[in-house]
Amino acid sequence: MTGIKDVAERSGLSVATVSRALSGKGNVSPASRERARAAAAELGFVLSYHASSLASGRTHNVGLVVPSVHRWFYSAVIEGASAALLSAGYDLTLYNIGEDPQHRHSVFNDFLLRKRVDAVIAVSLELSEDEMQQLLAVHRPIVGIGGPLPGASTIRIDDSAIAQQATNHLIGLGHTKIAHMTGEEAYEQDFQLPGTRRGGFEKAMNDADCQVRPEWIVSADFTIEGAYAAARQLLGGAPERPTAVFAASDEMAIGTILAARDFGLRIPEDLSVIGIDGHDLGKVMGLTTIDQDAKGQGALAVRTLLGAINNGLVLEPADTEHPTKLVVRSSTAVPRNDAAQAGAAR
Amino acid sequence: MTGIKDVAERSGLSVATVSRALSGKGNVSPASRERARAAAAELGFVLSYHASSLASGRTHNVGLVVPSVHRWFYSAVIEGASAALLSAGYDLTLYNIGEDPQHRHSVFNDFLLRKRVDAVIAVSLELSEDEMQQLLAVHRPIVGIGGPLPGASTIRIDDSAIAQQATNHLIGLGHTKIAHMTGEEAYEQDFQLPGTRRGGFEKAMNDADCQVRPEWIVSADFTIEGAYAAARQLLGGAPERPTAVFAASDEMAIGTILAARDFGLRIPEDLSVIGIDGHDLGKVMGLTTIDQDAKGQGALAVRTLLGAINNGLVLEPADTEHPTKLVVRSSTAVPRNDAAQAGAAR
DNA sequence: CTCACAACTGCAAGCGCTTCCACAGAGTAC
DNA sequence: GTACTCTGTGGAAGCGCTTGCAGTTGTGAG
Repeated sequence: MTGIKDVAERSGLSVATVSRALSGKGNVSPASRERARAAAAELGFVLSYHASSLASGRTHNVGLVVPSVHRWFYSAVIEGASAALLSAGYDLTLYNIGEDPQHRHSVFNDFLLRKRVDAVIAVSLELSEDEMQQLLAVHRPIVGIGGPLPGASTIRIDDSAIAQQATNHLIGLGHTKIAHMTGEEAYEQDFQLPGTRRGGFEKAMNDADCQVRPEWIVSADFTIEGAYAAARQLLGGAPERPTAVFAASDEMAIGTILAARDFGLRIPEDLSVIGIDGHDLGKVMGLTTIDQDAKGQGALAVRTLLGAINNGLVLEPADTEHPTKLVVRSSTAVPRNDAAQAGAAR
Repeated sequence: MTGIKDVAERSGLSVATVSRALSGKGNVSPASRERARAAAAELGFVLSYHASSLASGRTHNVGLVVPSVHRWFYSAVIEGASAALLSAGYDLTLYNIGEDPQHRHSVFNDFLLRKRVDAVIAVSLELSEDEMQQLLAVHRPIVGIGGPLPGASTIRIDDSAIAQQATNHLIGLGHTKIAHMTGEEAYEQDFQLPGTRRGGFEKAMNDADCQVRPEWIVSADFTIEGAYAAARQLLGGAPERPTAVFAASDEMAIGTILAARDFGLRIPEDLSVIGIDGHDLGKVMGLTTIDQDAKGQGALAVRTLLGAINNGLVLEPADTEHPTKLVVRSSTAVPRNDAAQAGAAR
């Protein structure tokens, strides 16, 4: 294997100068810089990042901790972060916590402590006191995505506001009989997100003098499958059906649409559905949603961290609110007359 | 930061013995081993993997190269590999090639050469001569998933056979007017996969004396969205419609089902649809498919690599065929009478 | 012409581990 | 008794870089 020594020899420079030339730090004459570069290129030399890390303490590696990979939001964040890191020459180490509590434990108690990462991005993780301590003990910048991380910076959307916006979109169309699909209580891996969105829904409903019916608040696990099952319950048996559903995620909105179709309900004539996310499938399904640009959030997290690393600043715990956008498609419409009347007769 | 020296001091052993005790290599008396462990635990000591890697040449890190994260197959492989690596105490470095050719180039020409990984898993990547050279130059075990990688071991499914199996399932139900949705020519990131599956389809059709109609072979980009658009073309205008569609992936099968519904076609009464994959959504959609256990493939790749690493063997280039399973759900059925007759009247 | 100062450069001391080697002590076999 | 082998241990030499320090040059100012 060719090392920096070989490059030094070939270029007639010292190892120190070659190191400075290739890293761009310190003063090196343009001529030497060029000689070093040329020699490195000829030899096909690539820095050993281990040695470099050991000597400098900088790893050029960012850890990304996610609860799962296959759910849309996480995969989008991963893609956004990955692209940004790749461009910056950084590696991305993925820690997929998954369902296994053992995995979760070892990620926080071993993996992250191995001094392998320059920074950590934690996505939608409600961390225990202990876990947060472990994270902070690494003494690396941390950015959370998708919820508040006490003691760290976070990138998030205004869940309460967009929940109100989504609800108001339905109310604005004339709906009053609106159901809400929220996340399961147990699903508190995702911060208080379900609760916050539900709160926004209830506020909007109350503000508009619409009744919030407990039996029309159903919960699922944020997946299409789970929502499908829950929506069958909601739309199936009951004597009275809502005219619209606001789902706390696009995946759940899609599950709802699929279930509605099974009952022969037309979207949006018989049922309006709105979600939150900006899922790729939204276009195909004609889903009205609030796009939260998950990729952009991933990329922003990376920019924030790299900025902190490069400037050697400590990252002040601060919340950054990421913009969202209402995207109206064909899954929401004015309720049919009879339904609207039934609603008006409250 | 506490280092191995501190542990040595506290335990009254030498650094060398502590290192051996904690890594489990070399001869250490049970008593010393216990003393070292205890001291490490008390100090909350975690090995610096950089220093360890530099000294030993082993990184405890595996590189996973994927074309994208959000497509089902890749995210499933990632989850499978991630869980297996986590259990083994290995880090997973994710290289998401994405669309950007620049990224692809730097992954193969910089990132993988940094001597940071003990092994590489390449998923569904058709590598150029050059890229393969770069990969082999790393002198690490490599496993490919999803297609042949000249010079490396691969884990794959028998694409031709399962395509025939899927087609035969439809034929067995009485279908003769069968369309096939394949991958786009340009999509050769995925080995020759589309072509192979298409070959299997054609073979099965020919064997059963069913006519393969060129206009019923459509292609899409393996996504739900793309397939949806392609299926609208297929099912929309033409005077005669197929009674069944065999899609080369579940995502495309789902897109086809969504498009069919738009035209008021009932599944499976008016149209049978079968896919390949074992997508999570399959259950909700009632999709008949051939499950290829992508998670299992990811986990198997990891086991293969770790085996090679631990035994210090060079990994013989060998293909491992991963088993698949036909899962019959509600998206396929005997064609309706009129359709069957029309088919029989060929 | 001298001096201060900046721009370059090389030497060498690490970074925190692993592992080769040497050596002590305890068996085991003759 | 000698001559081994075998286990357990510590010393110390790196692994391949980065970077503080000091030395060498070149420059403009005094």
